[in-house]
Amino acid sequence: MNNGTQLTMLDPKRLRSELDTIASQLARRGYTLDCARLSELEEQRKRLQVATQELQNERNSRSKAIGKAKASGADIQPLLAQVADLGERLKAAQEQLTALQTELEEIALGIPNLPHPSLPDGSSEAENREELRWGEPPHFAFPPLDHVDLGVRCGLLDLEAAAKLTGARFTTLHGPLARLHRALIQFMLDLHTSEHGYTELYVPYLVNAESLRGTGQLPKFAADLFKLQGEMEYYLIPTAEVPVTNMVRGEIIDDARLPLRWVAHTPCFRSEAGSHGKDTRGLIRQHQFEKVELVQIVRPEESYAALEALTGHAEAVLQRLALPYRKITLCTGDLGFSAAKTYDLEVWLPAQNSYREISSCSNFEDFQARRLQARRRDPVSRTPELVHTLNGSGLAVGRTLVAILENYQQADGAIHIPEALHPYMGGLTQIPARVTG
RNA sequence: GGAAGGGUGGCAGAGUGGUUGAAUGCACCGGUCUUGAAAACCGGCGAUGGGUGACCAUCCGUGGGUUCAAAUCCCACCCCUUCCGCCA
Repeated sequence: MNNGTQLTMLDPKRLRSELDTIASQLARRGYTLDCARLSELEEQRKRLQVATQELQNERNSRSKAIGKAKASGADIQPLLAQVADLGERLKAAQEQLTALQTELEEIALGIPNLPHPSLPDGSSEAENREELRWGEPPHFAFPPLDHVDLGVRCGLLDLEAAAKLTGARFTTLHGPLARLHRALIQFMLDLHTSEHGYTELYVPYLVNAESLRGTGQLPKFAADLFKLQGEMEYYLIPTAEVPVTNMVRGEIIDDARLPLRWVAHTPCFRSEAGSHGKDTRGLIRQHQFEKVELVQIVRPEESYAALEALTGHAEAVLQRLALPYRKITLCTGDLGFSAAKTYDLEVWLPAQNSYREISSCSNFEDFQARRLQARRRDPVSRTPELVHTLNGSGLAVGRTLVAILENYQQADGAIHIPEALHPYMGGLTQIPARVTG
């Protein structure tokens, strides 16, 4: 029987041999594993698989015997009669086994990753653990405006135009604001490539379903995606994570190439189904936004050090822009489906008087790598071994723009431009309160 | 869009119905030789799944089909290369 397609996301061996341990780890994140059903199906699977393989073995050896007999000129007819019903029995057994394996696979696909022991327990974002705060929220001698009011007042942000062109949750930017947006992208890419050791990648913005399965967006989260009409089954990427991480899909990577550090700027497209009424104002939650994404493919033993480093690289962007932020560790209940551990970076937004997510940095351990069949060849044992994958926003560009508008606003409505961006703004040091044109 | 060729192990590349999971070369690992290295020579070397284990099963782009038996024959699809046309 063919066991080639392995869509399991947790290690199937551990799922069998350490079922109770895994169940209790999953319980930490509020996921109930039906152990009784799983072990019952597993027992059936084992029985059926052994039976099927025995039949296959019989067919193979008998076919070989027929081949030999024919070669030696003996009469084959009696041998053929012996195998008459073998095909039928084998086919029936295979069909049963396939059905059972499909059922087991569907269950396995719905099981999220195991949370890392260092995570705080919790059922919602309220239990997330704050690790640090950086920078001082600015004090204003006037009531600070939010980014929409600021942008509109400058005459550089036109959400109504975007609504006319497309619909809700899109935007148009003008003149220096559009340039500031572009400057942020250039600045981030330059920082990560020249100082943090990442290689810049340009990738497709449309991907196939297989890539989305590889990183875990499909089959569970199809509703969050934009799918193209037509005979091409393509999707708009919800994040650069999808094309970039899928670079190593099906590869056995030479160990000397590791760790791989890639940075890519792409637009991201999200349907935001199920978030009606949430963040409806402004640029916080859009169907289309830009992001600079950091991706690392690393040796398993290095992945937690890599998570710290990668998070630091994202933090560096905020620090260079002098934007106050805090770093939190997601609790077990707030953790994404594929992640084992996630740090969120939240930037200070004066108008909301709170910190808002601007980056999410995760270690997926071998969860994505297993679906991707992304492996390295161990230099000692010479055998292939799953790599670990990580990614993080470095940063979400739209939200960074929001943060700059709000944190750098002046009493007259002008926006100072952070020093780190000056080289990218052609000498412009502030966006004036009123721009004509 | 038209025409032709091709997808086989980490890579290159044989193989067109039967002890072929797959020749050969490269790479890689172990050994001999050498002061050491290189070269040469000898040996080893695919992946996935099942079984405590001897072993067994599956995999030659993907999915179907024919057959006692398929990398090899048939059908559909995907991808790549080259040439022509068109085009940002």
